[in-house]
Amino acid sequence: MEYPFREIEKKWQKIWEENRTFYVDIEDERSKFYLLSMFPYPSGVLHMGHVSNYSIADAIARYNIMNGYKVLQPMGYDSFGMPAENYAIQHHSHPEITTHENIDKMRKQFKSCGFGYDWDREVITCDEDYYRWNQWFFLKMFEMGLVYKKSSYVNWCPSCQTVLANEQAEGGICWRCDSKVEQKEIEQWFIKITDYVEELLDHSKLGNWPQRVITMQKNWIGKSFGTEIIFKVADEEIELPVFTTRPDTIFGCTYMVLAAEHPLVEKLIAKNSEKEKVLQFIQEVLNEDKIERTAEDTEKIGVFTGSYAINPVNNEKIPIWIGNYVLMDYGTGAVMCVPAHDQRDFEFAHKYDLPIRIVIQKPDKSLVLEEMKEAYIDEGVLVESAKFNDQKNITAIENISKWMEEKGIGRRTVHYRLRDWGISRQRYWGTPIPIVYCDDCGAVPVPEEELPVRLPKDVAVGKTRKNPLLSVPEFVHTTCPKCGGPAQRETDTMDTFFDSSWYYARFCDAHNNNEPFDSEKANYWLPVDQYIGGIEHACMHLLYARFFHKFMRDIGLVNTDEPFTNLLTQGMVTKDGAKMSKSKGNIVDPEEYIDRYGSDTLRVFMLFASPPEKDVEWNDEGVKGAFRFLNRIWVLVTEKQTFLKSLPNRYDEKAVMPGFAKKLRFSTHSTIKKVTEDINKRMQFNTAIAALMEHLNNVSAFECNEQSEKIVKAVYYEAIAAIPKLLQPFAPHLSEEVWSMLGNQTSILETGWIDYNEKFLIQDEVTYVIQINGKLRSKIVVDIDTPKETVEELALADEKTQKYTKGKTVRKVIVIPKKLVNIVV
RNA sequence: GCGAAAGUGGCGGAACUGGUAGACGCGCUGGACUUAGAAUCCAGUGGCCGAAAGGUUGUAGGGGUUCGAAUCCCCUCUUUCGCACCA
Repeated sequence: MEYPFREIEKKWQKIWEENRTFYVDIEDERSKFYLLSMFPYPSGVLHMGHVSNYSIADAIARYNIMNGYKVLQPMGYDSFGMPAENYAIQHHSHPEITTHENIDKMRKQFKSCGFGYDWDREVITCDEDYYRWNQWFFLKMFEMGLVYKKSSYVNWCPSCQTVLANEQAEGGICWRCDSKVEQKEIEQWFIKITDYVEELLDHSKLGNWPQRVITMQKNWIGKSFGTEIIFKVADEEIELPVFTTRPDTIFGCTYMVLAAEHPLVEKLIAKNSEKEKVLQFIQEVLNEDKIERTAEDTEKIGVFTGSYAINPVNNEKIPIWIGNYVLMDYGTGAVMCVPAHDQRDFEFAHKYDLPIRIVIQKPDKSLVLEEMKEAYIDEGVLVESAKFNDQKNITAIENISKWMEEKGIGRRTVHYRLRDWGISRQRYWGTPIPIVYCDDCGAVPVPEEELPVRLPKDVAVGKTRKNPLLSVPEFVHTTCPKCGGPAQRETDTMDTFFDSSWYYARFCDAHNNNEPFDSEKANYWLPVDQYIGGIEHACMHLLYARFFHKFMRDIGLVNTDEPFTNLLTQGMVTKDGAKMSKSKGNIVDPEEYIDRYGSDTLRVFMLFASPPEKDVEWNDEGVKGAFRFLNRIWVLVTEKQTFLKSLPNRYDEKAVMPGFAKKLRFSTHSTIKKVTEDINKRMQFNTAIAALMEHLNNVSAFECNEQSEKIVKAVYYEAIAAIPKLLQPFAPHLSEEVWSMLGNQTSILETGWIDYNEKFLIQDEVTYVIQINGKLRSKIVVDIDTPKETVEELALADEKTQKYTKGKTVRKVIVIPKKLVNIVV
């Protein structure tokens, strides 16, 4: 028999919608719980990953509703960005059309899953009423001095005449035309996220966040204490500051290396007779992949600039090189090189025959230059370092820095790996950056009253690979807001991370046309109590959103410091051990399974297959297993419906009952306890469902009929009635149906969660495991409060124990209360 | 390469605080029902030896701490995620 999931699911979805079960407002007296899942990019098809993620969230939502909270669970679409543009090109359409079509499809699919969303708050980021506030925020940031323009390098395909994303330029080859990708320097808008770096480093105001996300963010921000040392270029008045965490090795610095992008490179190579060669080298380095460039096993290559610098501590003249292993993004783009004590420098010096000088000796002074096979990076004592000789290098770090500060050749500084947020994208499908370029006034922000700067719709997407906005004269040509003269609009659009940095706040007041959201409303709902999304967002999205929240706080829009109190990072859905993707051809379509088994089955499978933080391996047979479980519940209740309705729904707690009934009561109450704690303490649904399955097995094996004692009937009823309650978070439709079949009139969501009674969890006997030398040899069952000494005696007297202890001396006996006895012989 | 995690039967996983490894489910094997299949129900199921009782081995690999290690420490291997223009 197959339970009628199609009718059941449709029926309850309709009832929830009519009752407006999941629509919430501030006036409602229950306390708030804001539950948010990362919103999807609307590809048009619901992916298994979505179902998994949103099933986890919905389970938490429903559990909290039953525990008396009003749960705000909104849904929206992260609908700007490259995939939408590419999708439209492929389908010879326009992203405006395809995106909205896709959104409509996805909304329908979400509804068929029965997720408990407040649809009145739907947010679509590519709609004007949303992105206009991106522009508004940009202007506020501009006012606050958080926005600036600087040039930086982008992947450039010379044949397509377009900027490429890193993923489109893999291996240095353009994804479309296979041309070699170049690095091109262009002007871009940046946001000073680094102004908030210290606050972003402080995770103390967060609730329950995975430690690993915090660690990843800390490493990403990469705070390091060090010293900035100012080198001067020989015979020039040019200063070349370097940042180092190892000022103790400064006397061993024998050359310098600059990044190929370093702004002074041009000056330094001006007098070099082999200038052309150097320029060619620079071009080659620039076109290398950045990850490859810094990889330790990549060959370190370089070229001499022809210029020298002066080591400020000993006035030595040292050569200045350009190398592939130095990046402009970190520190000052110039490093002092100490080949004896840095592995990369060591390799580089050997390759180009540069001098190496030991300045840190092993405590036994055994380090010999000629015998060194690698750099010595451990602790030691300073040598050849003038007045710092014989100091431990750890102390010398401090002393040398102080001394350099006094001499004015260096200062202690803090450096961060975190860079400012580049938001410019040379693409069509994004929020236009509200800036106008005037020949006289320069870059002028668009006045607030003139927002939104509308993204023109009448654009031939895909005709050229260049940013289509460039070919819309009505958009580009405008007048300067300052002087009224002719001007051009900025054609760059914003990074889509901008959209997703504040959407959680928009959900609090999704249709406000006068401001991004009403402060009071946002302060009521925020912060998000539980945020759920993939670990891949650990550094970027989650940092941008934290930054944005602090910025919104500083302009008075919100009154909290952090946007997301608790965070759950869920795993992805895999098949054959790999992430589901089009290119691998291992995609499984959720809709097919919803049609075949219903959304309850799909949810139960997803939640049961693994704990939420881990990946879920797709398994067709496993889905059938989930269906079988739900079917068994339905059959059990349907077959006995009349009998069940006749059973007493209360019983005398003190009534004497037979052992088998006591056991069932234990099963009921321990299952309630297990499911409750697995949901609210551990957020582990697989074990909760396993416990429920076990309980169902116990109930199915239980014999109860018209002739049974009254107390037995009551215990049986209690055992069955607990099932729909505990099932609601995982299989909500069936849960409701079973609940109503038991004669209940209202939605189970309106009834409370179910409590267990500690009294019924107390057992009279306990099994002790007996180990001999740590190996399991026997078991004894004793009264629960048997004293330790008696347990020891009983264990030693045990027949099987005797077999192993005979003729041997018992050296030690360890008794762990209610668990085991270990006898060491 | 750097940063962060993970690795347990044929498979997904459980073991929460260092204390019975393999809960629960899938698969498989045998049986019941059936003309037959599907579905359902019952029993068994880490490997090896054994008819059984039982023994022995076993949590990626190697070493260590402990009465006792899947769990703690060190080393190695493998896989996954992120690395700033995918979202």
